[in-house]
Amino acid sequence: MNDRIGAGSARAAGKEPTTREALLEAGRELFAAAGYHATSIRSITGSAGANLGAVTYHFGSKEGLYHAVLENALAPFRRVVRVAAESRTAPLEGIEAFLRAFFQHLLDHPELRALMLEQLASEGPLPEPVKRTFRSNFGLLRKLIEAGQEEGTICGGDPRLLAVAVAAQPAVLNLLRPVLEQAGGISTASREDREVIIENAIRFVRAGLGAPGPSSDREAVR
Amino acid sequence: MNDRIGAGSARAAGKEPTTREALLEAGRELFAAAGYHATSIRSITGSAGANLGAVTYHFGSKEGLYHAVLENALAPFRRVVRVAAESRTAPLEGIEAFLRAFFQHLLDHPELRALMLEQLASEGPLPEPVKRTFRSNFGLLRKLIEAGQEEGTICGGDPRLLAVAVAAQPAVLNLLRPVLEQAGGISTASREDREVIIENAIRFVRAGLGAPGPSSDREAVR
DNA sequence: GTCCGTATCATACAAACGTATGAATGATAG
DNA sequence: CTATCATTCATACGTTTGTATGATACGGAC
Repeated sequence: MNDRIGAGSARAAGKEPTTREALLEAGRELFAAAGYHATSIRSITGSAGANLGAVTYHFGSKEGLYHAVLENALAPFRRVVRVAAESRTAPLEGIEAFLRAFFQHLLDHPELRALMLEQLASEGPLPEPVKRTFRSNFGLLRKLIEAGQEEGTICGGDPRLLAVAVAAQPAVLNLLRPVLEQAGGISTASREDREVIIENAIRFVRAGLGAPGPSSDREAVR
Repeated sequence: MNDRIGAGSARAAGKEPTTREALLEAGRELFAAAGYHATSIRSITGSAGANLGAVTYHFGSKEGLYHAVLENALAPFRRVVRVAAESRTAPLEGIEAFLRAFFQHLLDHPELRALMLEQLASEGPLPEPVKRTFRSNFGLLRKLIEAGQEEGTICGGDPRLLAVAVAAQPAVLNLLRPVLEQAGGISTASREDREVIIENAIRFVRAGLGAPGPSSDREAVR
């Protein structure tokens, strides 16, 4: 059996995707749209233009495909956020870059939202790719905060809890986006909308970290 | 067909629950544990000690039971948060009470986490009870923030976005609790743990709102 | 040419699903 | 008592599910 996990993007290279790649793509979209249990192998193979047996052949089982989809979708997310967080030397700048990359990547890949949320909703232990992703992003943030605390530019307190408080901003803005739109009257449709939102989140975080940074303007009170 | 929606708690009154109530309770637990599609009517009626046909009889269909479960679980949540938010006159005190009630209620009713997350993960429109709950909680927070802005105790900015930033704290602390434990090393097991967490969130929010309130101590820098 | 491993295909199968049906049961009213 | 009603029950039906099976097609090695 062929067990390569990074199938690469044959489509971007102009070549037509292999059956394996088509299954990964169809699986990502359909799992995200309807959830694992509500998505049938038949709908996936149908959408991918593959035979019913293709999932079993290439991934062993429906669950095998699902895990491959998760890994394929989350690995780039980890990479993008890591690169951003490590692109600056000043901790607060790193945190800001982290927030922007986190926010932007989930915006560019809307399927990630449902894919991750479904896992968070289940009771059991998290799948390895999901756990790795959270661990990675969370660790980056914690280190940045600890560095800022040593430097004196970030207020005291448990760095893990501060990391949660910071990551909460892009997390809810993206993971709960449908709620914000349907029940909060907050649209993320236009680029201006999104810029206002991310700038607000960054300002809130800088203030919350006790760090009135350069891009923070909180003279406030209308 | 009997279509009462608030079945009340016969158990608390000492009487043994009716079939209808037993179905609601079993449905709440099982839907939360495994999700809607992965929970069968047979497992629900089995767990409730009822006949296979009981769900169809009392709720019309599996989906009917599901909606009744959602409404039954979310109505008290709305009520508790509303009472807390309106219990104080000072906006910042109201926000603090909101945060504590929000956090505490989700802690007391752990099934709500999975129940809500599954809905947030789906693509389609939110069920009415879920939408109502978010709208209610979100609206309370926005009004408190607007009042604080008029008063001059809360910094400027779009009150809706500030409300999201504030609500993000109890939301991730509870909705993403398994992640925080499994991938963030943050435990909410003991009462001390939880107190440190909620106090940290409140401090972060007060600072983020540009409002160094009475219970905020941000001289900072270790 | 033959051989062989990989991949695709149509089809079959048992299990589980949500729901429908009609008979039994039990309490209440006349 | 009988009649009535809501409820419970066992069972059956038609789908859909994930997976297994065995045949077929293709492509390079020799």
